[in-house]
Amino acid sequence: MKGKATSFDIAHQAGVSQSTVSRALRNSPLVNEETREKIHRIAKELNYKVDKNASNLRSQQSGTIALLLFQDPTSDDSQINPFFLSMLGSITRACTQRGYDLLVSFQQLSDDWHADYEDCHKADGIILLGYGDYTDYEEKLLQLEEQKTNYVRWGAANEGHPGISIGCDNFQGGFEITDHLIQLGRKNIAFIGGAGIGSPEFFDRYKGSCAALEKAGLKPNPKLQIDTITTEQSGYAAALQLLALKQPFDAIFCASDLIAIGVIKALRERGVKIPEEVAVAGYDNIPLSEFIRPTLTTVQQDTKLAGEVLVNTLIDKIHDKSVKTTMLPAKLIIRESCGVAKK
Amino acid sequence: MKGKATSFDIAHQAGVSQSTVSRALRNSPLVNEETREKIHRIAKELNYKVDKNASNLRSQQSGTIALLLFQDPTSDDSQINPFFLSMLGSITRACTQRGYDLLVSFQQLSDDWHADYEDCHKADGIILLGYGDYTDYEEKLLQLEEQKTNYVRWGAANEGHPGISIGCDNFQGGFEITDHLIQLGRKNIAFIGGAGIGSPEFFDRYKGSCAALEKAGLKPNPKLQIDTITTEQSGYAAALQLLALKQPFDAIFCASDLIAIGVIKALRERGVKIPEEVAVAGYDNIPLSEFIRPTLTTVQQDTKLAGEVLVNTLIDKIHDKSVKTTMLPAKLIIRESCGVAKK
DNA sequence: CTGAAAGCGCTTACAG
DNA sequence: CTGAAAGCGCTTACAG
Repeated sequence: MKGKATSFDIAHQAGVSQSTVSRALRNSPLVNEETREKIHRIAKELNYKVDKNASNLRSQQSGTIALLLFQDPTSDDSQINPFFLSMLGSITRACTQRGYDLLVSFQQLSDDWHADYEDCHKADGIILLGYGDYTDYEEKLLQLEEQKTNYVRWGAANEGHPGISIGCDNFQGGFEITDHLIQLGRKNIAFIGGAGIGSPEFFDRYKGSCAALEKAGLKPNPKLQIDTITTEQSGYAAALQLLALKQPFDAIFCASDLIAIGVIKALRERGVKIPEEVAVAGYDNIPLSEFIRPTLTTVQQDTKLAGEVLVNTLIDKIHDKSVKTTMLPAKLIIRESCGVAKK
Repeated sequence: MKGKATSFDIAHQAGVSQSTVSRALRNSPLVNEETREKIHRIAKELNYKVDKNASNLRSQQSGTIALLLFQDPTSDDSQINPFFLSMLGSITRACTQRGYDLLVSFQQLSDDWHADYEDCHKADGIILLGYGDYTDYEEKLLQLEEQKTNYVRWGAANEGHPGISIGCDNFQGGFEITDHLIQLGRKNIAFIGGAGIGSPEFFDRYKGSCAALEKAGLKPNPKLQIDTITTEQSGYAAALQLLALKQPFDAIFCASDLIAIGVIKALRERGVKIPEEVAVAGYDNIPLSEFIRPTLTTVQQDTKLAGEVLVNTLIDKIHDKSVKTTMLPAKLIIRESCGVAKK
C-alpha cells in the first residue's frame, strides 16, 4: 500500500461505505456490532489512524490545549523556575488523563502571543503560566477576553482581574508563614519580592505577611521590603541591598524559594547565621528546598492539584460550562531555616 | 462578524479571489505587492488567522513535533527526574526557535504509543525521551522503523540500535569520573545502577568505569555492582543493600544524580562519612546536585545542546536530509562528594 | 500576476 | 442500521 491508509481504503476492504467506517471507528451506537468489529480489525491490519487534521477541520475542534509559559525576560535561557517545571509536569499529566493533547510553548511577555493558538484552531483553549509584570499582562488578557478565547491563567486569584484565574491563596500563605516567624520570636521581618500591582501574587503574600504582623501588634517596616524578580541571582543581590540598609531585621520572608536560595547564599557569605541571627522563609516548596542547607521553611503550592484544576477548568470552559476563579489552599512546610522557638 | 473570519471573507473585502488571499498571506512572490499589503491589512483588521487544520490537511504536514516522555512505571506520579525536565525545557525552546510546535505527552513504556502521533498527522516527527528497560523498547522502535516514522531518541548512541539516537558519551563519562576517583586514591569502587542490555546508557557508564579501573591495574569487583532504577528511593535501598554485603569499598559511582542523592542519605544515616570513608559520584548534573551536602561530584550532560541537536536532527530527518546518531561529550564536574587528593 | 476548480480526509445532517 | 453527499478552510496545480 502506498502512503497512509484512509477511511476509504477500509470501506473498500470491508465492503461498506466510508460513512459507516467513520461511525464504526468512533464507536457510534448506530453501527451494527459485527460490522464495527470487522472495521476495527481491518483498521488495525492496515495500521490506520484517523487523520486529526481532517477530523478537527470537520468537527471544528482540536482536542488540544496550548500551554504558554512566560519567562522573566532577564532570566538565563537555560534556567526555568523549578516551580513552573513542576506545573508543566502536572499539567501534562492532567491533559493526558483527560484525553487532550498539550502544545507547549515558551514566550516572552512582550511577544505577540495573545492571538495565536486558539485562533488558528491549533488548540481549543490556552493555559497561561508564568511570572512577569502583571501590568504588561493585563492588556493582552483583555484582548483574549474580547476575542472570546478560552483561557485560564495561573496567578493571583483576585477580583477585578479579567478572565478566570487559578491560584494559590497567597494572602493566607504569607499570613501563615509570618505568623510562624512571629511565634518563633521574630519581630523585624523583611520581605524580598515585588509588592505592587505589577506582581499581584507576591503582593498578596506581602499583604498576608503585613496582616500577620499587625495582628500581633507589630508594625510592618516598609523599608524592609525590597523589590526583586524571581531568580537566585536577584535574591542574592536583594539580600546584599537589605544588609546595606543597616535597618535591624531578624527574619526574611522571600516571595519565592528561588529568591530564598540566593538570600541564604548572600547571608552565609556575610557570616550571618541562619536561623540564629536571621530566619529565612521561602515560598513554593520546590524540590530543591528540602536539600539546601539549612533546609528551607516554605509554603507549599500543590502543583499536582493546581495542574488538574487548571486543566479541568479550561476543559469545562471549552464545553461552555460555568467556571470560576479558584483559590487553592497554601500549606506551611516547616524545616530548619526559621529555627525553632526561642525559650 | 459571526464566527472566525476565513480567507473568503478577506477575498470578498479585498475584491480578489480566495487563491490570491492564500498566496498573499504566505508571502508568495507571485502576488502583486500592493495587493499583498492590502490583504495583510484586511487580515489584521479582521483578526484573521490561518486555520492550521485546513492548511495542514491540504499540505499534508503539521509543523509540529511530538515529545514522548517515558517514565519508570514505579516512579511516583508527581516526581519526574529533573534531568528530563531540563531536557523538556531545552527541547521546547529549540522547537520554538525552529518555528515548530511541540506536543508533549507522558507515556508508560507499556502503552501503545508507538503508532500514534505521526500516523494521525498530529506531528511530523517524534522525539523519544526517558528511561526504561531497553529490551521492552527496542521492539517498538523496530515498529517505528517499519512504519517509516520520523523519530529520534535520546539514549545510548550505540551501533546496532535501530534508528537515530542522540546521547551523551556515557562510556567517556564513566571513564572520567572513575579515573578521577582513582586519582584521589580510591581503589574499590562500587557501581549502583543497571549494568545490562536493559539499560544501555547505564551499562556504558559502567563499562567506562571498568575500563578506567583496568587501565589503572585494578580489577572491577562484580559484587560491587547493584542494579537499580533511577529514583532517590531505589538509590537509598541499593546503598543499604551494598552495605549489607560486607564487601569493602571506598567509593560509589552512581549511574544518576537521583540515585546518588538516595545513596548519600543512606550512608549518612548509617554514619558513613562522605567523602572521608566513602566517596560518592553521580551522573547528570541536575540543578540539585550543587545544593545537596556534600555538593555532588558528577558528570554533566549538556541539556541545552542535547535539546538543540535532537530537534535539529529530527527536522533534518523530516526534510529527508541525511542524519546520523550523535554522541555528545560528557563533562566531569568536580565538587565535594569525592573529596580531594589524599596526601 | 490572478482566478476557477479540485481535493486533502474526515464528520454529519439527510434520506432511506 | 447504512449510504450518498455536502462541506470544514485551506493549498496548489492548471489555465490564462
